[in-house]
Amino acid sequence: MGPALTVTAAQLDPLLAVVLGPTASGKTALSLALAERFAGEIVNCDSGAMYREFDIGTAKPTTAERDQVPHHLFDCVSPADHITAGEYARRARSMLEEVKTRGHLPILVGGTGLYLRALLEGLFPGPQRSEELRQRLRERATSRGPKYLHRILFRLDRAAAEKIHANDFPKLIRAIEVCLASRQRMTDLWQQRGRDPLQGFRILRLGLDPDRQALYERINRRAQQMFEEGLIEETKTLLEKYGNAASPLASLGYKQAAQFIRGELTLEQALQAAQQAHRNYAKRQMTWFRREPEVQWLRGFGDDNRIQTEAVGRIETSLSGAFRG
RNA sequence: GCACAGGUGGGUGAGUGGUUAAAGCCAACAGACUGUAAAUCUGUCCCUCCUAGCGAGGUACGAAGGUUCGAAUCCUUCCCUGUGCA
Repeated sequence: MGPALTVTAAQLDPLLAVVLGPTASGKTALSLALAERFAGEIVNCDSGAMYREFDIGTAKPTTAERDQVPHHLFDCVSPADHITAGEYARRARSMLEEVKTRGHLPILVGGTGLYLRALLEGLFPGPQRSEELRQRLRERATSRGPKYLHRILFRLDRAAAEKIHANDFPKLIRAIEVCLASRQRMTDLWQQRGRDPLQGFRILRLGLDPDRQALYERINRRAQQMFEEGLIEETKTLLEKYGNAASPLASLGYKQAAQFIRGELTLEQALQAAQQAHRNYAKRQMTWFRREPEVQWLRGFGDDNRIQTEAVGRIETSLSGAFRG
């Protein structure tokens, strides 16, 4: 018995399984299968699914599915509010601790790359968003020309300005906000404080990577189903209750449904635009996840038995991995 | 059959004699992204070659001819498409 073999399971951090992949790749199905097999609890990592009343267009797990195993961080934000990556990370971390206390396997599931990174790697401890400041910046940007924000940031934090494209307003605004609110350069904040990665878990990332053509076809079908199941009606209700301000109304599917409601698109056009938007989103997600470290890629859909078996195998290996070195 | 309108790169659609391999938009592909992220933004995008460049050559605006130093752009014929009249 060498020293390496004296490590016992009890001394190891518990496992955290992460199921990632593009939209419509079958993350929900896979996570359910895994949760049932390993006494798991599912923790959402999908920004849209956190909002209440956004149901059809976010492809949340059904109530039947949610009865099978515990689900967390779904329907926990009012459509009138908006969640942010930082807030998400705080809530998710405390949820992971709870699951750990119960001795269950936490299964993090979702497609929001930034939220996943915020949770796993942590954000730098910058200031929270300031609505008033943002409003002022946006107004000045419109009156003083499209290069205005970039010039401001260049003066405040040259290194940050060089990394953010002059056309990327949301990122410019956040960087300016950080500099002004903290009275420091964002670049310095990053360097001083760094990120605060998640501690206390061994992380196993399982990535779904289905054939792209097949994925696109599945996305088309699912978007059509969303329309058939009442996405338009859901959007109408949300518009009446919350107006255009509800942040997820600007997102996939809802945006196109709203355009139909306002008479800007025909139903057919809205559907096609929604399908297109979902396909484009899937592509962006794949770009993001490709960069994610240590992903064990599964080449297929999450509802495929073969893929589920493979995923189960990977988790079993991880659970007993300590004894093999 | 006659009269108009029109046929442009994967799609749409500008361009009416030369800085046009051909605007813009979309798709596609690649990429960035540390607090609205289902958001936002960037690059490539006819083919071949290389010393990889506002580089060289080839092919291209329905087809074939013609005018011209030069044509997607003008002329002729032909083939398609739409609309109207017969």
